Amino acid sequence: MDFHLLFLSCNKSHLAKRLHALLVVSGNAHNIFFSTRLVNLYADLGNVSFSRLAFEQIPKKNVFAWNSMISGYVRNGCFPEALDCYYQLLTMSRVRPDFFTFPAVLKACGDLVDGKKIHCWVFKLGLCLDLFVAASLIHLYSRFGFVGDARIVFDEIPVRDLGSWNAMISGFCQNGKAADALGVFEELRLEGVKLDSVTVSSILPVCAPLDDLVRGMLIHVYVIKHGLEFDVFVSNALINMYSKLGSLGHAQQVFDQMMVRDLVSWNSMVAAYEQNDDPITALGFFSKMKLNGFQPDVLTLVSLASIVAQSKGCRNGRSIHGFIMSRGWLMEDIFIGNAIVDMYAKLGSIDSAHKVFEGMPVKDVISWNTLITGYAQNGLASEALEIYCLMGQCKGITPDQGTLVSILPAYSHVGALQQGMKIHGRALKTGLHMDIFVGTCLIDMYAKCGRLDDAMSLFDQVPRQSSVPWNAIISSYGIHGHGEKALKLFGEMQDERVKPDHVTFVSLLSACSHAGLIDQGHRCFRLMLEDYGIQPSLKHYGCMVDLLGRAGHLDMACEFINNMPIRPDASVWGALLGACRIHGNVELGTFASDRLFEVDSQNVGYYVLLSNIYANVGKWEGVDKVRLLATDRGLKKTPGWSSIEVNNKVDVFYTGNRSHPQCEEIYKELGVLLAKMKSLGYVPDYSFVLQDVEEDEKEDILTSHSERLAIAFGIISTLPKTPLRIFKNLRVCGDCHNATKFISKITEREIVVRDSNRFHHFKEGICSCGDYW
DNA sequence: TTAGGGTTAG
Repeated sequence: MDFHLLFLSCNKSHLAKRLHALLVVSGNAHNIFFSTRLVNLYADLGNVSFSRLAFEQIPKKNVFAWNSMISGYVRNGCFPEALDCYYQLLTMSRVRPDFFTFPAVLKACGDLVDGKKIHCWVFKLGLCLDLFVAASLIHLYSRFGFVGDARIVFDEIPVRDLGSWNAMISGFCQNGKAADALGVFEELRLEGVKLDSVTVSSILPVCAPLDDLVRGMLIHVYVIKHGLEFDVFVSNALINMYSKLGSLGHAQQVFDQMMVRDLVSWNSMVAAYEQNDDPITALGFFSKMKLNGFQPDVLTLVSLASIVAQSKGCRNGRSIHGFIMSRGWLMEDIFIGNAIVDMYAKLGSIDSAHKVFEGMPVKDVISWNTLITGYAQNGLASEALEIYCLMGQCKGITPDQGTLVSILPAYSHVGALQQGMKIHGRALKTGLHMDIFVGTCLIDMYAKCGRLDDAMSLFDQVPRQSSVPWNAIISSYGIHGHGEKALKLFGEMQDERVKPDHVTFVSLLSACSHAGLIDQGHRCFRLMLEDYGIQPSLKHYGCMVDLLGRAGHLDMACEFINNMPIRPDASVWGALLGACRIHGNVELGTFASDRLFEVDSQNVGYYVLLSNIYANVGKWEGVDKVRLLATDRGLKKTPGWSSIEVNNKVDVFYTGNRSHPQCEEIYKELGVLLAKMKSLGYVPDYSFVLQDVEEDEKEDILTSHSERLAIAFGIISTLPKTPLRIFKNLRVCGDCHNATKFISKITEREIVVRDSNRFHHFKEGICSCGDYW
């Protein structure tokens, strides 16, 4: 009987069992050659327990048998069993492991302790120079992040084969060391060795982090020339390279030309469109993937969660969460948990995000960063700060670049300069201050906390080849009202050949708008389209309407809206409404608010704005009507609050609030100030009192506005002439603006008030933005 | 009869 042929034809577990029986019946069961083949056969068919049974039945196990059993476990992902088997080999048999044993055993190592122990054995047996063992050792050290040790093993190999080169390249690559990976790749090329599909699929992932599309394309040419494009790993790596570098067309082309596609190919296409902001096409690929018989895995779901977050589909979010729960993935995969936290946060359901976070069995630094960013981006800065504190108490979690990037905007938001500076100190200690994203957040933080000079000197230190820090510094000058300087910086950016993006133009247009630079704003808008081919988004249109409207060109603003090629959203109508408030145009304001409420009826700020317009001209029926409308829709006015940081502590004041421990002193100070202000010619402007009340009551209302409480608190809590920095969550009212001018003169203090819109610098009775607020 | 090195995510 030809057992050799029978072995070859067994492709199902039940056939293997029949063959097993046949071997027993024919008296060949104890033949070590056949029984070892049986061990391998069962393992290949995924039947580990029968593989073990066949192994146990071998009376005198030789090294072939042990190796087959160990590698059988490894091929089936049973790593602890493989290691056990290896230790049994060492302790219970007289067989010595050989260079066939170690590649499998090294793969089975669960941690570096196991790995080092086994490396010692390899060394004792003199097997370090075996190329297969060496490649496995390089892989092992890289897997646990010890790529330096991997390099030592690599350097000790006298004559390397392609396998060891490939192991080293992918080792660097998987540890985020793209440049080192490329260095090894270049050495390999110098040797003139022909690359194989493994080399190519290992090196392709470095192109994206190095932003090197040309290299990626050259490798693609090599692939075609050497017929490597039929390897599914190579094609998948090409798809990912192109997609990450923004060349979706090329990615699509590679996918279309593939003869055989696997789950990775489909996942890569879904992710490609999702990451290039085309959630609809991404979803299309997801459907086609299912039609082609592929079941989604964890990675598919990560992309789906991002798609849902992008397209704001709350209900889909719940069903994705449910699907993941039903598979139990949330319990075993930290990545998917983080993705769901991120998804809920982006959908604005921060409570659901927090709940998922709480339920995660293991949290890593990214889980914490995601939650902090979620709170910060939902406007809940103090909650974000609380989470950051909790994170600090959590053992084993060290804040990283992502943490600083998530926490700094929260400090900027509440104007906590001193605490933000602490983060700056931490960044300096860890060297993260030169990181482009941390550097940019620091620029933004200093600018938003009123330290424009510090922001500028930081800008001078960070790398500035990308648009990111430029956008931050241009926006900083913009919110401080220095439109000309913002434009000058934009000029420098062009001189340094840094390509502006859509964010640059939002910053520029809003800088022009705050400074009343109409012509320059128009010029920027044209430049964006004509020279840089950037299609204006709703944000750009909103800025233009703001620019025209703020300067009093209400007709031009309306005409601009009428000529828009896309449907105006709330930000565009909101800009027009804001302009109507400044220029007291009730009729157009009513029209703008009607359009506005059609597209967004839930933003309470717009109701307040409209109510202000009516109150300003004493149309109290209008005020009542708006109030009723807002109440009917279940909206409540956002309470106005101001904060000030004194001695490392942020104090928050609500309008009319009398619960502060130093409340009496504060109101006393305000009374003294009011008298002095009046003697200098201050006349309260009651048009900013939105309630229909008696005159004397109106004065009290103005005096207890939150920004004045914060200013008075600052005056009594700091040494004379100390500058005061106030943050207000809403817009500063016109009367407070005027009053602050007087206060800056009387107290000889510099007072900086940042409101939800811009900065106001008061010094010696003058505001840098004049009366134009 | 037994062995290494590869592609996707928050």
